[in-house]
Amino acid sequence: MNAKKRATVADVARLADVSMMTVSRAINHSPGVSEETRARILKIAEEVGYRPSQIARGLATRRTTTIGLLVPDVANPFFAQIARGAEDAAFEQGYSLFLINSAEDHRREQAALDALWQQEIDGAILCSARLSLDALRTYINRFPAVVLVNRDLYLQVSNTDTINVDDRQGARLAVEHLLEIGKRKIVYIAGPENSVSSERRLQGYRSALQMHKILAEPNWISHCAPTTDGGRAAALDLLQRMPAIDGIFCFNDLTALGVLQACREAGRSVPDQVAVIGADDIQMASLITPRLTTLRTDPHWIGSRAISLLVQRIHEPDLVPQALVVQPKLILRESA
Amino acid sequence: MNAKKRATVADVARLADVSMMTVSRAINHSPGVSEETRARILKIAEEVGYRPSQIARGLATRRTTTIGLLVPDVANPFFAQIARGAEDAAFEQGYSLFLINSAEDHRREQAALDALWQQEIDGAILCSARLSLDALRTYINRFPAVVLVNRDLYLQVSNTDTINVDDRQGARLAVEHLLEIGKRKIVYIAGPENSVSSERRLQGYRSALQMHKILAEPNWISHCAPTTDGGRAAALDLLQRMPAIDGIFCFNDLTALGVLQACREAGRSVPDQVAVIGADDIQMASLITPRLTTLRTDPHWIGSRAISLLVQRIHEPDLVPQALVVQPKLILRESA
DNA sequence: AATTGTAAGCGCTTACAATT
DNA sequence: AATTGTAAGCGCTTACAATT
Repeated sequence: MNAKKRATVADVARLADVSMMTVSRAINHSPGVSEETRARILKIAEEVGYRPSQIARGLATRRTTTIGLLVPDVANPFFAQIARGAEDAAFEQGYSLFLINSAEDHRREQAALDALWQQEIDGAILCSARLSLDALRTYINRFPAVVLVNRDLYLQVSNTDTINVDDRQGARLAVEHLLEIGKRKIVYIAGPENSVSSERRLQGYRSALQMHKILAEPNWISHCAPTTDGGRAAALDLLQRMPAIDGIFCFNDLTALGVLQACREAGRSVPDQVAVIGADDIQMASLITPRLTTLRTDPHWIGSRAISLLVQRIHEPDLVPQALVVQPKLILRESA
Repeated sequence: MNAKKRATVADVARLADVSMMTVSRAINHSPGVSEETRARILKIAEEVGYRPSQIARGLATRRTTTIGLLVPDVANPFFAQIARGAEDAAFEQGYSLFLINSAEDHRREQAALDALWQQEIDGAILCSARLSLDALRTYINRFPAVVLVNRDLYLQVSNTDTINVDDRQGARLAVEHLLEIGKRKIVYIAGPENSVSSERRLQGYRSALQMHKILAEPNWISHCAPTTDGGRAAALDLLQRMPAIDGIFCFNDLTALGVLQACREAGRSVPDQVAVIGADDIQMASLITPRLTTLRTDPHWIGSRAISLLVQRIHEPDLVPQALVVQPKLILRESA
């Protein structure tokens, strides 16, 4: 059959003719064992292939060395990079990572967080959480430590650090660039309704237009799924309803790719007739024709930094909460 | 402070004035409790926000409801889709997923599998594992159940199902198409040296050429990192060393995108001078110019099927091992 | 037979005690 | 003071016993 029984501290203790505590101290490199005893125990542990059970250890210590990572969708390259950065850093620090896709769905997000809670994770990284502020606060209180990515709590919570992209400023940069190259009828394809980043970009979009005395009419803003198909459908619709559109600022690069497709299908040249700007600078952005002008942030860095903030807080819960703000950079390419 | 103490079975038992076992039976929907008692207990459990600790449950039952997923790199869209499919299915079945990137690195792969073992996962999905056959067998024996994706064991192991893409046949389809459109000097940009899929595609590549009495010379095969940059560098080198190349079959779409870039830089028209075929059909493949001809498999399906095989085997370890083979489909677009 | 409870244990560690 | 050990417990469940 499979799965021969694994060795336990008791087994090692018996073989080494010491108590379980001495084995425990030896394998944890705790003080209080003589060097000879420790060496002898480690040798025996090695021989029988002993590995401590994290689950038993977790029950005894109330620490599981696991971290939960919530993202809307790992198949979105932006979050895939965050996940990679987080896992790289977690692995280095000896933590295992639970991955969860919220699938842009409140109920699933909540159910998944419940599951993480039951797994008794040491901390959670929540990316673009769509939960209501109240629900979010409840969950945050359940976890020993939390890092929020692209979400704010408005008031500091003692166990929570945040990493936010300055979406307002990013949107301002993008829209100002569109204005500079002479565009005036600039619409915003805004992604999901309940996205915090989307809302913040909307503010930047509005403020840039206002500076130029342009009022963004309500029908200049169109929500859609944060995917290529979502962007394509939204753009097709807008271009038909308002043929005079000359600039499109997009929720992310995925939607921007859909927008480029729509422009091709609708026979609009990019950037001459319609200039397009995305956000995230995923790899595809520089490979597509026309190459996509976009806002760059470094998601791998965000993922890895989120882990280091979280691990710090797990070990020192009383550190003062940090709120990191990351400035996006406008990368000028061909589409605008 | 944070983290108010969570309620335990003991708390609920005290409040309901029953024994812990009765609470356990009630919350697990086991038989042996009267309906009234169960209802009363569930109500109290709800009120105090009781959630069973998976870690305590895991220690008692030797089941953790966790699954490990190993991929070379989640940031690779192909594996990101597998991860998404796997997490979707795992969530539905009540399992939590540990994500691990091997980063194409033996030692990290091994260390990560050790970590999973210590977490006492109920099963593992190993994608494109790079471990030696011996090491792989050792790890497989440690886990209660395993699904291997894109890797073979050559002899059946009782706790292991496999899902393999028919890479040989895929490569044959691709190379035959290149031959049909008149290409003769067809090179293979083969990805990582230690990749099993790469080796299998090599066989298909050779056999298709042999059918046409063409001998692939050793320098027609070039290994590289499975990334856009890897593909670009390899293609640049090959095109310079052998200007007569008229067809390139690529390890995956990421490398194919790099190859397209290289062709542009080297001033070769695609597909007229050089035809290019990739593998995976990632989203980018249909968005790039020229649109990429490639081999399609459905990674989301693979991920989700891997979970269902695994969960089945966790519950019925004696099922006869399955070896699923997935046929890739050649998607003709512009690049070949 | 249906319902409920008791005792022990899963594999570790914390807190304290005992020995040299 | 340095080294080692004992007892109890983390929060559940399995196996069995007791009650109606």
